Amino acid sequence: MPELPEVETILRQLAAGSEAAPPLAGQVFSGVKLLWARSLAEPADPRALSEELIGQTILRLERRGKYLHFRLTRASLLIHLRMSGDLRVEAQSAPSKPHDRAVFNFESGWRLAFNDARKFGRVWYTRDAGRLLADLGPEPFDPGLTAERFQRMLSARRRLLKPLLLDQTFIAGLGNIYTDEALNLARLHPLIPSDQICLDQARALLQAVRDVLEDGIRSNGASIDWVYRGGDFQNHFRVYQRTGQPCPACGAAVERIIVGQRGTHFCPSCQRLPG
DNA sequence: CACGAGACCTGTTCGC
DNA sequence: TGCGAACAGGTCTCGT
Repeated sequence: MPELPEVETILRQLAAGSEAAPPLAGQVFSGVKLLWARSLAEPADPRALSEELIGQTILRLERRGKYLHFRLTRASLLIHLRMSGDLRVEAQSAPSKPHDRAVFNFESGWRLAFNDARKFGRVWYTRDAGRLLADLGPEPFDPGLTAERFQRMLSARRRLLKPLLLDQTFIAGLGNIYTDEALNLARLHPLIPSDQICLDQARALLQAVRDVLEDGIRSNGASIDWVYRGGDFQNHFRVYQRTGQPCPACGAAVERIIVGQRGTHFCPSCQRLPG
């Protein structure tokens, strides 16, 4: 379920807490249970994880791209939810759920459960979070990411727009939904080579990326299927999973093609391939 | 460097 | 009804 808006929504909920659960900051680890070994990417030895983690406090929660970053007393815990990951905070007395892969217990009696049906998600414990995040491209909302810089980034590569926007080393946080939505809003075909984008188009694309992500965050993300999260953005989709339905801008029927092995939705009328 | 295919996984939905 | 195929919000690695 997770692109930038979904990860941001989860982060905010974990940080704020609710009637049913406390904020995570301030919680002190008292134990870890790893239920699926490969969910732990680092350290290689899970025993080292519990030895190191126990006694440390969660100081603050951050997001970088699609990574959740918990800053601890002496290190960092990072979680990437990939396709089906989810996090719950609940009492340790609560029944566990199918597909729980890692459970972090706190001294307070609460716990954080990492649930992941498809087992693609990963957890890292490291003292060097910077190394893990080093290859990520800029945050879409980084004020330093100007239209001019974005246009230079696009022209420095020779890639198709859609796969390039999905590339986390180019820009961090976009996934299949928000890429399709942004390209439609910017009226750009997913197969345009990135070095053919002029400054005005780059400006429009950057604005569209920010608009759809902001919309997504405002809607608490998108909840498409059984990987549910309580978001509402699926009701704002312009093209994603709307094959055959009218483009909101011009009314032409949305088409679906495959680009880089990903389902890709676009309006054949608004989003023309030049030449 | 860019691209496509395959791998990693399970669950749901679609078509016959 | 049943069963296999297709598909899913992501990323990594390998071969060309």
